[in-house]
Amino acid sequence: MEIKFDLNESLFLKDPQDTALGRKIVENGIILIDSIGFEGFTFKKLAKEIGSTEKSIYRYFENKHYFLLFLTSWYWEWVRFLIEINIKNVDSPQKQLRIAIKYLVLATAENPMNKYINENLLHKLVIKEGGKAYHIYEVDDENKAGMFLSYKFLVQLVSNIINAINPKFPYSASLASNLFEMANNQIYFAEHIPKLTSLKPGKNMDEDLIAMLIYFAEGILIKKG
Amino acid sequence: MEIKFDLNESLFLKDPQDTALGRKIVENGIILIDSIGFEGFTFKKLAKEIGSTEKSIYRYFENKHYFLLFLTSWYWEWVRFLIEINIKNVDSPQKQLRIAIKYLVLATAENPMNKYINENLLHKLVIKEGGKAYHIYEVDDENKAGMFLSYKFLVQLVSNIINAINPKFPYSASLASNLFEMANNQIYFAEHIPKLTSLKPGKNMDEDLIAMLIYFAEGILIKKG
DNA sequence: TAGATGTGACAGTAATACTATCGGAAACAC
DNA sequence: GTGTTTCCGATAGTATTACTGTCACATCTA
Repeated sequence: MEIKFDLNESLFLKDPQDTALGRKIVENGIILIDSIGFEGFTFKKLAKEIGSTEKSIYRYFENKHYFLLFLTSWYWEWVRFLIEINIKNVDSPQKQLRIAIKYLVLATAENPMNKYINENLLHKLVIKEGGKAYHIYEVDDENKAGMFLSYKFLVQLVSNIINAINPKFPYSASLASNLFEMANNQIYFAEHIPKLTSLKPGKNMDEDLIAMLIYFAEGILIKKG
Repeated sequence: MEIKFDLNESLFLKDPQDTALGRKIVENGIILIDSIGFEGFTFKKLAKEIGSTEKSIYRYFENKHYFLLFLTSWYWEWVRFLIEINIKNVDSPQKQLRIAIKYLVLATAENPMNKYINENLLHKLVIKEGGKAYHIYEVDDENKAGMFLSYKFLVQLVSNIINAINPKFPYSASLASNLFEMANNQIYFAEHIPKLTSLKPGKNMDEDLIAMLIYFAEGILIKKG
């Protein structure tokens, strides 16, 4: 099974989801960035990996920054897809928020779909390198061109759930974006700079993180007493 | 007046705080990164700017990544310094946390100190580029070498205040690191991708952000009812 | 079957990210 | 006050990066 997302056309010169070579670039690009890091990653190395040429990859993406943006956008669309199908028949917005938090941490479907994109690896990649997609000099131009729409839609979705729980809460967008940023950050810290987090790497870390995010969100949103 | 911080020696080959050239590198490096972005920044361009040579800068820093690490570490030390002197004679940990939040957002002293480092510009730089200091392939080695100690100390300081407010709270380190990450992120979003935040750019944004962070932290820490 | 499109092969360029060597000035040692 | 480090600037050089351009061939499309 394959999923195709309609991503903003500014992200690519030619949609890699449409061709065999394009999918090969994406599939192996994720693997390569994961193994050598985004700074060390070049189109030349990726071309060698897939038995193609630098030039052929440049026909899909203007440069490696756009490639990263494509990958992160695909990822945000994927998380949004997971959340949307899983809250569909749930009425309580409080339950919806718990489901959203679960999927933004796990970013995986129960029945893993057999696609060219390895979502677990892509999640790892977004945790490590995702921030670089928008911490760039050209951020304002790229924002105008709609390059961050996938992230915005996702934040909007969670923001709406938050508003449904507590319509008077004045910081729904900030809480929503912070849940995503915090989830990825805390996982990164747990794995690399453990002094900066209360999480402990291990089997139950994902569950602990989900519990922590729910504790935070509900502590802020729901009045006790 | 000049402040010198004792930063981890792995951060530089020769402490730039000790020489006129070193201070010139730091002072103008901040200005140059702010104006062209970290990706576009090179030692060659900086050398031209200060009338020196590439090689002379390489005598202080192994590469531009270490230079960024030095700047962010200096910044974290500076914020810690501000928080420490301002909570000194405050007994209530709840008031201490409010003061800490204030200074991590403003990152400035009432009487600006006349130094070669422009703290406001440095703060802008950390908001934009700070994450790149530790989102790197070599993060584990650098963590072992103590390159992130300044950030850890700062998180520890705030984490201790949180523990004093609510000793049973199980996520003090995560809340502390999230306050820093969230503060910088929300400012960045407000300025560049406003759909991702509830803040509105303008005169009162800093005050609004301080209010929001206090709302979040106290909502989580302090039981109502 | 003619034409458009996609890919690989190859060449080439400016900039980047360094490393090496040398010589002069200043600071410091005795 | 002479010798010796230390520091800095000047110049040169290299491998890699981040592209751009051209051409030939295969394939798919009308």
